[in-house]
Amino acid sequence: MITIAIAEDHLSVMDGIELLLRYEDNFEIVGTVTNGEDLIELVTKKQPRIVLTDIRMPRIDGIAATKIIKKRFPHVKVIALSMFDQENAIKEMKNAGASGYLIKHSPLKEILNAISVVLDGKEYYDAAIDLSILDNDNNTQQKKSLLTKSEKAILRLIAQGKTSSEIAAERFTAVSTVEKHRKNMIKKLGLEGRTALYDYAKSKQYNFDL
Amino acid sequence: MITIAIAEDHLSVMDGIELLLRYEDNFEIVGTVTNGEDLIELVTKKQPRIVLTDIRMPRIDGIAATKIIKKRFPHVKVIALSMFDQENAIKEMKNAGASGYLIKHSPLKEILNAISVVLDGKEYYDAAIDLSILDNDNNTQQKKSLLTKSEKAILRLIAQGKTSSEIAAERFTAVSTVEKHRKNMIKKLGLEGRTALYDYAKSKQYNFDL
DNA sequence: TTAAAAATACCCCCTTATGGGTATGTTTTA
DNA sequence: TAAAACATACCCATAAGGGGGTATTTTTAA
Repeated sequence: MITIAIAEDHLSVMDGIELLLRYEDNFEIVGTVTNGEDLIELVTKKQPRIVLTDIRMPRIDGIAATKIIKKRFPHVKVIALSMFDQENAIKEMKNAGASGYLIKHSPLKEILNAISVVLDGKEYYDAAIDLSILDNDNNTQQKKSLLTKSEKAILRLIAQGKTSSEIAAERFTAVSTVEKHRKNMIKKLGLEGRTALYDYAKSKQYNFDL
Repeated sequence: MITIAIAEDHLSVMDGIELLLRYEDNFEIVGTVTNGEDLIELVTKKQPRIVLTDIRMPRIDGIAATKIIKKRFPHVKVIALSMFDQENAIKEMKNAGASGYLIKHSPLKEILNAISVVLDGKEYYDAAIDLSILDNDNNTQQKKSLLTKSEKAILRLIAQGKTSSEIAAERFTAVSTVEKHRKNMIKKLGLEGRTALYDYAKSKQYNFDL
């Protein structure tokens, strides 16, 4: 029997997964939760073989929860579920110790494939995912994300619509420093256009590794 | 037999819905599509009693598709599905002729409730939705939107990240005119902050009455 | 313990956005 | 038809974003 814990705050997706697995007779869902905190508790209690977890969740997100779970229970295999195929999220999940990554745009049955592949000790990535980003990451696995700590912190504030002078005040640095970081990020990320950095910041706002 | 068409570009949600309905023996799914264009075609061919449609979809979004469907086939009941309980999206969907609104955070079984309520000629709104926003809209249904035609057109372009000079070029007007419209909109809408108008434009980008 | 990377801070210059004003036709609408 | 609303276009000014530098100090990693 393959025991599974599911963490997913979109109940419609959760229900779909449950319906799918209910008709597979070698699976047992040991519990379902809607946030990372509850997931950790559930895994601690039940120690399932597989954890399916969303990335965006209240309280503790899927990435942080995965790190904690893999640290305490390395034998538990974690498969990430996400609405998006965001590069950073995938890398972060891999670094957190996840064995697979599924995108919600994909058919539900992919989950069954993913589980069997992962139980086989291999990794499973959704077909939509550009694996090269992971290779790059493997080669330079120590290399953290493209952005530095300060840049990420500033990006977070940019996502909140703050101006450089507001950010500077908040960080006790010069406005010119914040502006410099903005320019560096734009260059690094290959962005252009007045709104591009703001858009990027918005799109990544749940995607920062804390 | 209750015939249903489903439009949803998140296949995992779609699959969940299909699994759910498959085990209800008075439902027949006449087709599933992942964009608004295909949905219109499907409804035209099969004329189902119920349409379940996502709001955000490629090509033609759920709101526009609903308008077209309700115009051509008023007897078809449309239920909206959304990731978000955004006020505007709900109003727009109601105005487009939808009979119900479901949020993906809710349990899948809600769909069954919604369908039966809607087939009964009533409206169904997810419990999470603040119904007062709909009342307000009904009371002041005649009140046209705050923005003028030109302003709305410009707002659409702003939502696409275009600068005033780009917009001016596209509209064959002076840059100063576009800037004037921006300022007027900011004043009218009571906005402030460098990103406020852009944010507003983005938030309304599915919300323009054509 | 050095070399590299990051964070800090400034320079120049230009475009863009916003806040305020005025003015002049054109459309709507009362 | 006359008043109100709209679209157009300019003036002034300031704040802000971004492209391109350089330089110093602090942190991190080989």
